[in-house]
Amino acid sequence: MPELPDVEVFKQYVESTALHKKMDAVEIRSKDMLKNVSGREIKKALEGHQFVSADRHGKYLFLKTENTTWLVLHFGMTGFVTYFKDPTKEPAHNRLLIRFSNGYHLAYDCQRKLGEITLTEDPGLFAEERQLGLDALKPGFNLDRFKHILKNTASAVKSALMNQKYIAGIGNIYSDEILFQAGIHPDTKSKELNDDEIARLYNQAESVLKAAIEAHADPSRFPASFIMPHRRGDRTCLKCKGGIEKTKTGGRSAYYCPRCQERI
DNA sequence: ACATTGACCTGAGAGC
DNA sequence: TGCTCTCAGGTCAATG
Repeated sequence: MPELPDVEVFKQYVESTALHKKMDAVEIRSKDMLKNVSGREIKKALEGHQFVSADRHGKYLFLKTENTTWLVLHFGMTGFVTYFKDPTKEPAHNRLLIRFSNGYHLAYDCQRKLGEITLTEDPGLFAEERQLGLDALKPGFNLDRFKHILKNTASAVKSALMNQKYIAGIGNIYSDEILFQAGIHPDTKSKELNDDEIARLYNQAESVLKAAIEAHADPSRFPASFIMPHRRGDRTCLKCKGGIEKTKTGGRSAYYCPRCQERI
């Protein structure tokens, strides 16, 4: 779930549910998910306060309290947030539970514990410290920047797209989708791409991510042209009706259509 | 300095 | 059914 579009949807979800409500109690369910922070510090930063706004950089979600501290959430491969009233609705792998004074709860669930919970005083500084590149959908990220990145790395284009130091937000699923829409093979060396191919990738990165957000990052609502819902199951490319292949690129599984995404 | 690999953690699903 | 094996939408430290 949690690549840029998913986290953007989480952000919008929190904005529409959990802002401006007093937090009565915070329960840390998995201490091992806290990074550079103690449970006591988290509780102190949140209890008695309220969230007033949310922000996102790449795959990180930031929730600001009125006392200037931000709660930082990263979702690993399996994380999500959910807002609910009925205590029996608490998700199975809840790692952080916030009880609001209105009787509702916000849970951060992360089955595989590959995510992270921490605090920051400044999301911009946090992104710098973590050496995150520019967010793929935020101002500052442009074609020139993108071209510069791709021309200056020795890695496969899929790996470059997924490298959070270069561009923040794109992961395994959406890199496959962007490459498919641009008609480029995942193993193509970034350096070997020509200007036209780079422009296609750049434009597709933007439209794929935006379309996914539009569809609430819900695969069942994705545009029919997306390859993603066909990675498993029928494994059929909608463009050419041929079979979708699977390979390994940079240690991650990559799905692609060998006819529509010819290796250069 | 940069790119690639393995480790981290847990559970679901496939195959026997 | 129960066991084993593989894989999973991420990142970091160790390695080349």
